[in-house]
Amino acid sequence: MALEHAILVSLLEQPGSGYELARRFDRSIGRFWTATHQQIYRVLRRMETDGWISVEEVAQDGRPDKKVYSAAAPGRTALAAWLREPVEAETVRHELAVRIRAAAFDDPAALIPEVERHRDGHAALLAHYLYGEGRDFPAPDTLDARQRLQHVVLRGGIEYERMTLAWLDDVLATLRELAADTATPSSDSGTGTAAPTSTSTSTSTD
Amino acid sequence: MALEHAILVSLLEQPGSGYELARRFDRSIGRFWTATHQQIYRVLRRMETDGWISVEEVAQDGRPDKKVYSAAAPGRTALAAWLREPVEAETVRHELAVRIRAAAFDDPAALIPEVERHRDGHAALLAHYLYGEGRDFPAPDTLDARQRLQHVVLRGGIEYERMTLAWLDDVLATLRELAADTATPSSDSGTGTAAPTSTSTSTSTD
DNA sequence: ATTGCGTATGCAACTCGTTGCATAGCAGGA
DNA sequence: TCCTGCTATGCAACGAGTTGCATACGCAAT
Repeated sequence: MALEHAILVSLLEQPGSGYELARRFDRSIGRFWTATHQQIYRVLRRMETDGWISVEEVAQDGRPDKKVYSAAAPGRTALAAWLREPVEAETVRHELAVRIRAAAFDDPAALIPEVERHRDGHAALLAHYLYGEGRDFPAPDTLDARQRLQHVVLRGGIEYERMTLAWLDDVLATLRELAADTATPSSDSGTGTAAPTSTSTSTSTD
Repeated sequence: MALEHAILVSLLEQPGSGYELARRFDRSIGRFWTATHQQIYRVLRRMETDGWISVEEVAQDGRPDKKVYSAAAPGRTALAAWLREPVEAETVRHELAVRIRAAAFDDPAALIPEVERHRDGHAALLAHYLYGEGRDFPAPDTLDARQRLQHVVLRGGIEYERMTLAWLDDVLATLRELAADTATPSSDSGTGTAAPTSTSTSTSTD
């Protein structure tokens, strides 16, 4: 489990309340580790009883009190130990890829709107990343260790989005070709939702 | 939930037993949707009671009987409906990115071996994909709809691995620079595991 | 003979993650 | 004035995913 560690890193970068953490997980950190406020509150309590973090109740002017957490020494120690552990194999959940293969057994054109929506989302995120890079790292040669590490993670996000965007265009081109193929030539089987020829012995691709 | 649908696609591509599916999820399909045999067996039973798939008990020569599942008509209908639903936002769990940012609060050099291991794994996977592409799609212009969709998913995997490989090299270069920086110049703070300067006000990057 | 491995399925218990709801005060607009 | 929305925390229930173990057959090697 790495949620503890993600929270710890976030608190080391900047102490904050559960609510503030939840918002960070909707923004910067959430790009590579998602979590809901429920998970965060639950884990924060556990981390506090384990002594990884310390709390300070802060009364605010016009809003509810908040509990501001900061990383404690045992948390740092745990983080250092974690850094030396083997990286867990990433569990991939790439729904779009499943859908694309699923499209072979239905109408490929039906998928196009969703892929387009997805594509636009990635394009927007890429633009957002690039804007953030220009703003936060205007002079890449004058950064301290922390900023350089943040920057290399951001570069990863940028490259991921670039790659995804190019791939989604490839997917869209393929889907559109297939839609054109099944629409124009000899009236194949009749019904619009009909499956393509499903007799070929599976290509394995493993 | 898309595990049902991933299983359905796999069964449409080729009927099989729970065990066979589990192996496919360790191989081709597992590249974009992971599942253990436990999940698969559980979901298969549910899908069967829902009528999405049909079973046939097959006695084998020198091994235990197996239940061979195949997709049924209601399953196809459900898949077609699913294809038209909005794509769920991918929940990202990128542990390495968390670790890289964590490295700022510990010794960046400590991360290098794990990143190298990770890098080599991705390099091997890329080679495997490229081999599979050459074997299964030697003539990309003569493919049917199903193969073209499988191919575009594979291209996504290839581009992902290429991008990841390049990024991990970037990460390694950054980590090595930081390791060299903290090792050679003016004896900064003393202990090797000491944290870098942690006073800068957080760059947001959101 | 026994051990270990691969096929094949499954139970039980657990943790992780999600969803819906509740509270509670304040700010701003219809 | 009422309603919506934001800050801030939390409970309860559920569903998804993981881990450990159990069973049972046959094959091959020690």
